[in-house]
Parts: sequence; structure tokens; C-alpha cells
Amino acid sequence: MARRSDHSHEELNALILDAARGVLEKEGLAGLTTRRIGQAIGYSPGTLYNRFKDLDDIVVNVNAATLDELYAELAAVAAGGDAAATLRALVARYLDFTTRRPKLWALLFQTSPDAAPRPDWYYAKMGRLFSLVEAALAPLFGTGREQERRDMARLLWAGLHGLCTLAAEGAVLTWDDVRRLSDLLIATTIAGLRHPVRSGDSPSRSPRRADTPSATNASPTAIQE
Amino acid sequence: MARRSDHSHEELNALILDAARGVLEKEGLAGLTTRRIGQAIGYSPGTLYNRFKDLDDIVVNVNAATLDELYAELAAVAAGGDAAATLRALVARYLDFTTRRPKLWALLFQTSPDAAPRPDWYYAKMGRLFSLVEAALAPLFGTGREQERRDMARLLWAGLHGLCTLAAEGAVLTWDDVRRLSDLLIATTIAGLRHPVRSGDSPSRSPRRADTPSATNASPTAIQE
DNA sequence: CCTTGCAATTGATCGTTGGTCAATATATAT
DNA sequence: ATATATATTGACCAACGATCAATTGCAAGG
Repeated sequence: MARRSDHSHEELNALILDAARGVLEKEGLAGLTTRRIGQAIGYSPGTLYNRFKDLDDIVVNVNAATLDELYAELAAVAAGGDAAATLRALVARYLDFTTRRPKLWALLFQTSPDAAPRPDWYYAKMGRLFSLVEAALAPLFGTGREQERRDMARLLWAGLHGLCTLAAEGAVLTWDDVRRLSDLLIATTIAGLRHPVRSGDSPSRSPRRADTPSATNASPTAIQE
Repeated sequence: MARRSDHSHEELNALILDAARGVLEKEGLAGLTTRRIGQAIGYSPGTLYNRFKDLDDIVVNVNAATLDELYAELAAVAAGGDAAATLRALVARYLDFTTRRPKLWALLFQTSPDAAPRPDWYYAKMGRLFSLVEAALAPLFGTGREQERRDMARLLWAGLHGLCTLAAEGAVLTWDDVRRLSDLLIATTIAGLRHPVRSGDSPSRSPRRADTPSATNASPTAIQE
């Protein structure tokens, strides 16, 4: 039995979260059990419920630490005057983070839609990341265009996020694809910003029509026989 | 005890997958149990393992059906000569699908990174969706630019995917944001395509510097005391 | 130093899960 | 009718999250 005064509340919180992080990095969410955490820190499983509401509460707090770490790394990227260079640096840092902490990064977005909503401060931590992209975009927008800048920041973030989740998903995109496409994302976005489309613009002068979509692949038998 | 000849293999497969779909749509992945499915179709839980390897195999096959349904809906979108209009129609159809089948759509992307890899035909079904976007982009690209077109299709898809997952995530983006930003995504991408950035372009003529990021929010206490 | 009272910790316990498998029931072939 | 093959069952196992009465350890009061 662990002595009562071995650790303060904060120390025990940190112990639990660190142990959870270790388990998650090694075995992923499936391997995260109360018994496993308790064993790692020399406490009984029941003790966890003394400090956290339930297992999901532990996950939320691990995610919070991950978000803090990610924010600190991205905020450290020097924001020069060149928006494109700053954006590329932010993306590179982000991708570096996903490869250095793949399991913890993935855990950030493994919430099911029927899960209980996260606390407000959690969403605040997520939203804080947008502000970094907004700041990087500042040179491209004059005053009075804060809404546009905000939208473009969220668009860039969503694009990068989509690329990474598709790569993490499996065989649809490789991480090399992500690196190449994220460069393309920045270039295309900045180019598009400089030449906004006025409504009524004709689409294209090319007379070529789309090939018929290659949807003739034989549908695989979805169920084993 | 259900009679042995009440249903053929295919019928039983369909029964199981339909029951699983029903449970998933009502209660999400957390409510999907072998006992629940078995009860819904009048079979014992053990019978499920006669037709599917395990519960994840059932999820994979439900996802396969979802991908087929999504593909059929998107393929039905008329591909006119106007790339922007076609893209907007595809996006509208996709967003409509996410609101009509939120749980099933979310299930497509709830795979954890340590999960067993899906079978090849599953990834093929995912990749097939890209071809629709590629076809819509055809008017914007001449011949000999298939790689660029392919990249741009994946970029657009990733952008939309990122927007939707962020909206499904919780309070970071609303679905109204997604509708507005997906329009912006298409407009900016097409505008960027028409005016590609040559390496060496100067970023911007605006002398404004980025505001210092608003990172002064007090960090909330992550752990209850 | 002893006692009292509070708080931290425990681990047995509950209900539930995914998955297995010998036993049983059923359909088909001879 | 008998035999063979197969579909189905449900008891069973290990493991899970969570609960809570019982136990232990600590610090303060006398």
C-alpha cells in the first residue's frame, strides 16, 4: 500500500498522466486501462478515481498536455515577414510533431461523436492553435479584413488536418504525400488570395471535357464466403 | 434457436450488417455489442463469429456499405463543364451525406492508429472517391498534367475532410462554418490554380506586421482539485 | 505519548464486454 | 431410416470500468 503522504495531489496527478502517456505512446488507446496505469505507478486502480472522474477524464488531460506542448512548439516558430515562409515553417513543425508523437497526436482526434462534450477550456486550447496561423497570415491581409483572415487560417488548418488524418488513416495518403501536398496547399492558397475570384468569372477556356470517371473497378466482395 | 435454413449466408450477412447499422445510427460505436446485434436479429451472439471474424470485421463491412452509398450519391452529381459548379455540387452532396448519416460517416474515420490495417479493397473504396474530384477538375487541367490534377483533387478532398472532422469534433467549427469555408476552399483553390506562384515571388507589398499572437489567455487548471 | 478523527488507499465485487468451444440441433445425402 | 455434415447455441473465460465498505496512515489535541 502506497503511503498516504508519498505524493501530493498534484504529484499524483502528474504521476498518473505521465504513466498514461507512456502507456498510450507504447500501446495506444486500446492498451490504456486503469489496472495498467495503477501498476505502472504502484497504486491501486481505485486510486485513479480519487483524482480523476473516469478514464476519459485522464485522456482529456493527457490531450490537454499534448495541446500545450504542440502550442509551445508552434509558437516558437519565428514569424518573419514572409507569410509563405512562416506558414511552411509552421507546417513543418506540425508534421514533425505528428511523427515524433504519433499516438498522442492521433489521440487528440479520436473522439467519437456520441462521446460526452469536452470542457470549455479544452476547446479553448484547440482554438488557440488557430491564432498562430492567423498571425502568420497577417502580412497578407490589410486592416478591416480580420474575418477573411480568420477564415483563411481555419481553412489552412483544416487542410493540413485533413491531410494528416488521411495519412494516419492508412493507405490513402503517405506522409511523403502530406509533405508535398501541404507545400502545394500553402502555395495555392496564397496564389488564390492574390487573385480572388469575382462571381461570374468564366471557369476555364480549356475545351477539354472530363474523362468519364474510372468507376469500372469490379466491386470486391465485401464479405468473406 | 433460429432454424438453420432460415437465412442463407448472404441473407444472414445482410441481417447482421443492417442490425449493426441500426445500432450504430442510434447509439454510436459504444453501443455496438455482439449481444445487442444478436438480440436484434434473433440469433445468438456466437453466430456472428460464424459469419465475421470479429466485431471490427463487422464495422469494416458497415463502413464498406457506407462508402458505396456515398460513392453512388457523389457519382450521381452531374458533371457539367464548369469545374467550380461541379465541385460545389459535390461538396454540397457530401455535406448533405454527413448530416443525413452523421454516425455512419463519423465511423469511417474513427480508426485508431494501432488498429489492424483494413483490407486492400477497403482502401480501394476510399480511393475511388478521389476519382470523382479528379474528374470534376479535368476542365482546369490540360493533358499531361495528370499528376497535378491528382494532387489538387487530394488536396481539395483533404480540405473538405479536415473541415468536417473539425466540425464533428465539437466546438471548434460549426457546420455553418463548414458550408461557408468549403465555398471559400473551392474559390481560393481555383483562383490559385489560374495564377500559380513562381518560386521567388515576393510575398506581399503590405508593410503591416503580424499582431503578436493572442496567447495571453490564462491557462485553465487542467485537473480538478 | 496516547488517543481521536479524518482522509487516502485498497481490493473485493458488480455488471458488462469480446471471443471461444464443446455440445446440441438441424438439414442433407445415402 | 440412418449417417454425415454443418449451423447454432449458450455456458464459459479473461479482462474491462467503476463502486464502495473496510482498512490503513497521518496529523492534530489532550
